[in-house]
Amino acid sequence: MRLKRGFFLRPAYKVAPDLLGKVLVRKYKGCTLSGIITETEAYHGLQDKASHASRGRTPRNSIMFDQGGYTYIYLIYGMYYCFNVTTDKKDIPSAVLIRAIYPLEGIDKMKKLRKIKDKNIHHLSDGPGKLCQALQIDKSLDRIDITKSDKIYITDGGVKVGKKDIHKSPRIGVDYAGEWKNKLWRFYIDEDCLF
DNA sequence: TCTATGATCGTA
DNA sequence: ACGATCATAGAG
Repeated sequence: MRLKRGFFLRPAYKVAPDLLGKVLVRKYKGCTLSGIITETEAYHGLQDKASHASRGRTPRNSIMFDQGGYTYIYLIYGMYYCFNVTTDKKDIPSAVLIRAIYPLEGIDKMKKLRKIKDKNIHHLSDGPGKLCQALQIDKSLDRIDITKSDKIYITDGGVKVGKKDIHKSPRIGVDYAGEWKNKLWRFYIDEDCLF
């Protein structure tokens, strides 16, 4: 079952751990690319110095200020995309960055899209930029309603994740965020949990 | 207009 | 540890 609007109308730090074990599905040129979400990060509120929303509304981040359940995709370091799902109610900027998935369907296609020597399945989509390459996610999928789109969506058909299986840590690559870099808003599970 | 920088990754 | 590479945001 596809996740409904209500799932996303909460703060990102509550949605992020709940997304672990869910399945991210991407339909691309007739093939299905999917994987189980294994790592997420929350970015929440105007005060969160690590969040793009911390300096207020801009053309790029404005979708974060709308109601939750939409894609927020941006280019980072001039060469990689990051894939987020917005959360919470209108006017509360909040989003979950999907940082890693465990490949499920379309693994051969993902290997081609990633075009790297390393054929190791474990390095196929274990990073925010990598999973966007593996699932052919780019700016053309920005600002899409993820509860309605046929190109990209999330289902609960993955694995059930126990609360004690969820690890928490500070977020990655946000040293500029002052005290906010200490928030335990990164959530992840071990691959053992998938079996 | 101009400039600095980044929610990263692969190679070394 | 470092360079690739460019959209975005803030300053002038």
